[in-house]
Amino acid sequence: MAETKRKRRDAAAARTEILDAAEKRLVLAGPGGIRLQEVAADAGVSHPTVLHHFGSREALVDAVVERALQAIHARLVEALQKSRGEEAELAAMLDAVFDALAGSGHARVLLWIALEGRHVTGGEVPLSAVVDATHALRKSKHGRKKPPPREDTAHLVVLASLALVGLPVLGPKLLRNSGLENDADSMRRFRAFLAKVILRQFAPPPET
Amino acid sequence: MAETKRKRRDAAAARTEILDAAEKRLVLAGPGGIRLQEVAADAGVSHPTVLHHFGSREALVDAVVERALQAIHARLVEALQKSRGEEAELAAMLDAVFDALAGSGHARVLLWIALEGRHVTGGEVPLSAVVDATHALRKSKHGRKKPPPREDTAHLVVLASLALVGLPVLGPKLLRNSGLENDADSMRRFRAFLAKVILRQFAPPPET
DNA sequence: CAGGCTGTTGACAAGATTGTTAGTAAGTCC
DNA sequence: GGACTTACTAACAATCTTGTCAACAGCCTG
Repeated sequence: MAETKRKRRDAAAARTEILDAAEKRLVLAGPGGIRLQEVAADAGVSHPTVLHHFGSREALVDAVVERALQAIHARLVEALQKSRGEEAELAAMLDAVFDALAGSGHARVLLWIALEGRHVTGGEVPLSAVVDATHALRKSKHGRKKPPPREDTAHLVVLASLALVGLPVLGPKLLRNSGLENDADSMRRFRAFLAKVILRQFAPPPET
Repeated sequence: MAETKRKRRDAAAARTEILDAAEKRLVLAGPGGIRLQEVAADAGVSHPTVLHHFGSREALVDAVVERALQAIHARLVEALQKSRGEEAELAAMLDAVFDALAGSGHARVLLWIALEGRHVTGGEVPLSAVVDATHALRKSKHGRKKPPPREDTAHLVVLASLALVGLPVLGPKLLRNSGLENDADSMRRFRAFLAKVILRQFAPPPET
């Protein structure tokens, strides 16, 4: 039972392992739910080691939040780049963004941070670029008719964002309360519906 | 400086005052952020008094969450009843629901509870009834064409729910990141856009 | 191998937080 | 007025959480 062997990593590896453990807690319980002892135990170190590498609990939380936001940013950019321009594949693009947000609990992280009102330094989601790209595509579909204002496209992107961020967290309960099933396929069908709604906005509006 | 006067309420009044104080913390910091001392100080009692009336911290949290959910339920039903059936006034109805969710921090409470995975006993939002009412209205607008499936209407209600719950929390950041303004009028315009999108789904789909 | 650098840890300290207990005081009923 | 109920509180206890400190232990360089 000799646990006397000390594992010695270099500083970078130790920080990574500790941040990995902290990120689990971040997804599960939010920034305010991160406990040094739990993070340390999960990382296989003692809690003073965590303080040695990060200085304080707050600094650890800042670091894990910043790393998570950068990871989210990278995942979203990747998902958006992969299926850019093919408006027929909008459903696939929404699925890719949804997977980026739901898979690793990233949607939960975004909501935790928004609720706790944490001041974030970097890694904002480049929604403005998405709006611009979408707006250019939309204008091309309108032909010679007068194009919709940019604000309209921005609203469309915001609506999709709200849906995709909220879906992993609120989706199960909302779908069940609406009388629908609650499995993964039900969420996929909702995303297909969202794609249909968005595409319909691309066409020129009906004359009233 | 004689603070020696003990204020003595009856049990119901004491519980109400304590729950009011606890609800402030619930909105601000979530169920996990409720502290007996803070709640007690805010309610003007000592913390053992809180335990006297509720038994334990967990019981207090359960009580305040249940009361908040019932209040949300009542506010939503009221908002939905007030503007029922007038599809031309859909924007007003969305505004009413938005006010019910944003005004008292109710949207924050719903998100806190969803994120913390708290098991809730009663007070589910009656989305199924909303879906049924919306679906009936939608079918009447379709005339003799074949009506859309009920699932489609349910998806529409879920989309509106995701937007209205997420808007008070994520709206400011999303609107700003999209290159829009961040004031109250910007949120109102987004809701008007949402109403437009929903109403467009009411019309029969264009032939493809 | 000697020495230093540094990752690592047990022990401790200080404060926060929940819960207990004994007793006080305000209101009610006889 | 006296007895009873109960809202209420101060003081304490137990546990948790963050942070400090001195010392230990790998690893590299001379």
